[in-house]
Amino acid sequence: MNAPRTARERARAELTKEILSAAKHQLGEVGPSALSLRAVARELGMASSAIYRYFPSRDELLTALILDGYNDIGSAAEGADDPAAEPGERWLAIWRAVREWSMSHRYEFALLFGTPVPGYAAPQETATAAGRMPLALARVLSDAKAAGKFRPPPGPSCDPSLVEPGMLDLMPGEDLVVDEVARGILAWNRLVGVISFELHGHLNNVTADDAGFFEYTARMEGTVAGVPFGDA
Amino acid sequence: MNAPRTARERARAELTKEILSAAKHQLGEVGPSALSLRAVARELGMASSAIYRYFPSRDELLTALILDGYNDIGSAAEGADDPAAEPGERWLAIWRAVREWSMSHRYEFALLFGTPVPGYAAPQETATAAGRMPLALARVLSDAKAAGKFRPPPGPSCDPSLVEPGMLDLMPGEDLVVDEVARGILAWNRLVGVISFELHGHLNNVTADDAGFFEYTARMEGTVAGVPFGDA
DNA sequence: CACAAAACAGAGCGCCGCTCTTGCCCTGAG
DNA sequence: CTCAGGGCAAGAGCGGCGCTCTGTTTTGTG
Repeated sequence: MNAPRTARERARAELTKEILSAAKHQLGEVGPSALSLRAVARELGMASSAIYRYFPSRDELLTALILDGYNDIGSAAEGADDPAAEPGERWLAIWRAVREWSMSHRYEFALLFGTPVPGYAAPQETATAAGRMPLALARVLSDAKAAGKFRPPPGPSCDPSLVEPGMLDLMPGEDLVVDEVARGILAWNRLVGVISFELHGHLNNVTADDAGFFEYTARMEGTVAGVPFGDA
Repeated sequence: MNAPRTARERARAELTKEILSAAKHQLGEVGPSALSLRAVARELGMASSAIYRYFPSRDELLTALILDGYNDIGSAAEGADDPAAEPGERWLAIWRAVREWSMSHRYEFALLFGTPVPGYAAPQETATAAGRMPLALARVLSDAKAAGKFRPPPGPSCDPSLVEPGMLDLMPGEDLVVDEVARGILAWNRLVGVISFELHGHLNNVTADDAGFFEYTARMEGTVAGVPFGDA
């Protein structure tokens, strides 16, 4: 149904992909704010004005890249998750995969979680893609709960009015109560936050072993969220 | 000693301040990546080339703004801290003050903790300014420990090789051991991270009451760090 | 008062995002 | 097969950007 029917449409779809790929390649070197539409055009050997036949503005191109990035990092998280493994192992595997992706795609990570382009408002279509990575984390919590391997330590409780009601039943399996969802949100926030700190250099002269500290963070955050670790 | 001696130096120092102030004012509207040196010059009614007598490049201006921002947010944190109050109250007061500053200076916050300008490397001079805000948090922990009001819950331990040795004795009062320092680092990371999420819109359709969720986060993170709260 | 140094304005370079015009060529209807 | 219509690309151009270079004005001092 969405297969291109005419040769024109086929060529259009292909060139759109090529532009996105070139832009992605550019992102590997210069960072989102410096991503130049003209440079992308140069890389493809076309006039800069021709790009506008495919993306109405630079921001639209960035939005497409954001969508791509969310799906990439979501795939990395999902791909690292082995549902048959123990919750602690699953948790760590996802965290490591997300960090690894972020390290090797630092500018794409910046595009997703750094300063948004001024005036940019996340289109609703990106929401599902953006949710894939945190959902992978939530699945581990939900599965652990269903398997009776869920031990959230005591702590302040979260008033149900603080989180969106829809957040409570987006899991296909065992549902999480509001306190558990809140800690899941915090874990997602932590995963992004600690990688941001590392990438932005805020941990320079603070931590001595970034990978090791990340591992510690993953365990700590998992523990707070309720994931049991064998050695903890 | 650093008072300007000649009228010229006085004028130069004043104009430097004016440029910085105008740039700060610009930052209130457009965001770091869009901060235009020419616009700053226009606001001051001078030629854009004249700015270069005071700041050798746009990045140098941004660095000056970063230093200013770190001191601002550090002052906000320190100013909100009443050393005579209970640890829990101090903790919450600092968190609230930092959030409030960040909300009303969102672009300066982005400048400090968002995507760094490409190729920017934090000069060492900014380190002490950048440390003021987290140090305010650490002081609460240290004081609480000295007063016997320090109750860090169990959790994974942090290997001493993971944090910089200097981090262990930068407190004038009661020293913190590595596990406590590690949790302090995480609390600092959380404070920045949760504000980033809120400012960047990642909590849209996730939390329903951002201020309330922040309050919950502050309590949760304080609890993990070892701060006792009366009602928790 | 004369003079060197500091400050400044303006033009200009190459880059940017974006628009408009021009012409090509593929497509599908007559 | 012919031929108009439309998708398409290229180029010039607009205003703005960071930054530099060149003269001119201002300023403090011997």
